[in-house]
Amino acid sequence: MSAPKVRVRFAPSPTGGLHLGGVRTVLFNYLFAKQHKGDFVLRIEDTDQSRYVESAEQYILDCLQWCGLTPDESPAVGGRFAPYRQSERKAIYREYAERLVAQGHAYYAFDTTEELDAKRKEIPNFQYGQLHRGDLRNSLSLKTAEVEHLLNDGVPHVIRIKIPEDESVRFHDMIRGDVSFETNLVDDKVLLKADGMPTYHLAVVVDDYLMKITHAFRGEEWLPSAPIHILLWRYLGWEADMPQWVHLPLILKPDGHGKLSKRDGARLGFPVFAMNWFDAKTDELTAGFRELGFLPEAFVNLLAMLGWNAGTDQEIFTLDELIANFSIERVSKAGAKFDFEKAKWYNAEWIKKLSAENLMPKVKAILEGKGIAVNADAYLIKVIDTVKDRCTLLPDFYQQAGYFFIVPAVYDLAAVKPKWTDTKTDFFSALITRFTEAPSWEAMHLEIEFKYLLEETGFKIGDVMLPLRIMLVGGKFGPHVFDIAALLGKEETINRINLALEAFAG
RNA sequence: GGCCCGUUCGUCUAGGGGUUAGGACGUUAGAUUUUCAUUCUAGAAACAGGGGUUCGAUUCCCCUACGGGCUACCA
Repeated sequence: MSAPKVRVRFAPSPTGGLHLGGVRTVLFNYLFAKQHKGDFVLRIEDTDQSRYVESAEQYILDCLQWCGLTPDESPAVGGRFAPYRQSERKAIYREYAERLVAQGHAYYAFDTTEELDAKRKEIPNFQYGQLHRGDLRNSLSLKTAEVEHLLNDGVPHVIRIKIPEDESVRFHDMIRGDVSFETNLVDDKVLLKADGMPTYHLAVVVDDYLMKITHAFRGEEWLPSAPIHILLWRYLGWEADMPQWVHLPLILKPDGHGKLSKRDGARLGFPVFAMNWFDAKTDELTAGFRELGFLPEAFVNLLAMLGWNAGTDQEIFTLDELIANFSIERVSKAGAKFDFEKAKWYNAEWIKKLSAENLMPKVKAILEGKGIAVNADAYLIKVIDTVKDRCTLLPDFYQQAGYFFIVPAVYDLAAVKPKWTDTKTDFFSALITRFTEAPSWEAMHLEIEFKYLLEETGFKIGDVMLPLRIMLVGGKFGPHVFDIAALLGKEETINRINLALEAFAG
């Protein structure tokens, strides 16, 4: 018997932006699938019509594409097991729910939300389960004739799983090892809602079975409901095909406590979503890593290292390296607090690692977004090469590269004016002459010209170097001054010295 | 409250019955760069507590504490 082809799925509900933790779940799914030459499926769990947000599905697709974690099967590209939207599979679930009822593993329940709320208030630690199900309105407590009557009258009802008494449900989790729950403490969860839609519990089991999922990755918050799923696999007669469970540790708030949430991003000043998310209902824009200037390579890399490591000192990984090295055994059990400082470090490393050619389109977009036209790509590439080591996020290229394209709008006058003298004006006038006559415009030669003039005039390098920098770039930043001048070219360099001289004199 | 999962520097983590408990981010100091950053060097910084088991426990077991998750006709 050969092992079945590895098939994994990411099954988000389209209710809003895609969270860091969600992307990491995708990533671990993807890495595992690709390592085993398996399939990665995207299934949209849109069974909650009240929380459904129309643009969310496309947004999720876009996020995955940006990250380079493209699904093999999805609502967008289809696949052998289509449809991949649970709302379009609605009819399938009822059949299985009814089968469970027929087998005695589930039952109809007619209680209204109000009635249940009242029960919860009345009885502390109320559970819809063995203790109370006899006192409620369901096909277990009601007479058969009455149930039939209610059903025929179309009275709204749900189907609940009948959790057995005094059993212990044990299962193996690839990260946590053996886990067990007592059924007496598990309640009779709703399987099929009154609107005919399945709940997550039924849908995930049915679809994982039908879609031949072999490994079920999900966040640790699902661990407590795992016994329901195990029971369902068993009652539906599919236990032999049950996937391996992989409950991933959670990503936690960096400061206080608890799961990282959208609110934390706004509160602490860092993104939580992969890409910008606009909520049309509240008119609220939530920042994304992409728009903040993260490279997808860095984003994927930093997410991989949140809860996993290769067992070596290597921290910078390409996607292919992650695929080659990933292993579930090396995923940690404990939740990880998200550290934005480290996240930025990953991005800086990736900017350094990637070639200027590779970075060019993104930098160009940053500059153009700031109204700086880039006409020559070859020039931009040279510029990127000289400044990329000083950039952490993509927008840093605006400050670090912008002045290669436009004359500084403002000068750091506070750094020059207090020490400015007429003799300095003379020095720079002489420098213009020397530069004008310079036979070569290479950085090294410009520096030599500069130093000759220093000797002639008796200035110290410290007196005039900073002013020259500010003339060319506007402030105290950027690469070596003569590298800048060399790239700027003779005409532009001289032009900027002239312009600055006027500004400094005023 | 109940149930489940977890616990090594501030953070992400390596390690594992006998180690100077390693790396990275951040931080501190210094070098380089007469800008800023990069880079380099050095430093501070951790096994939650209590019981066992053992010649020996941070590592194995138990308890406690703490943290987290779940406890919806949401996923």
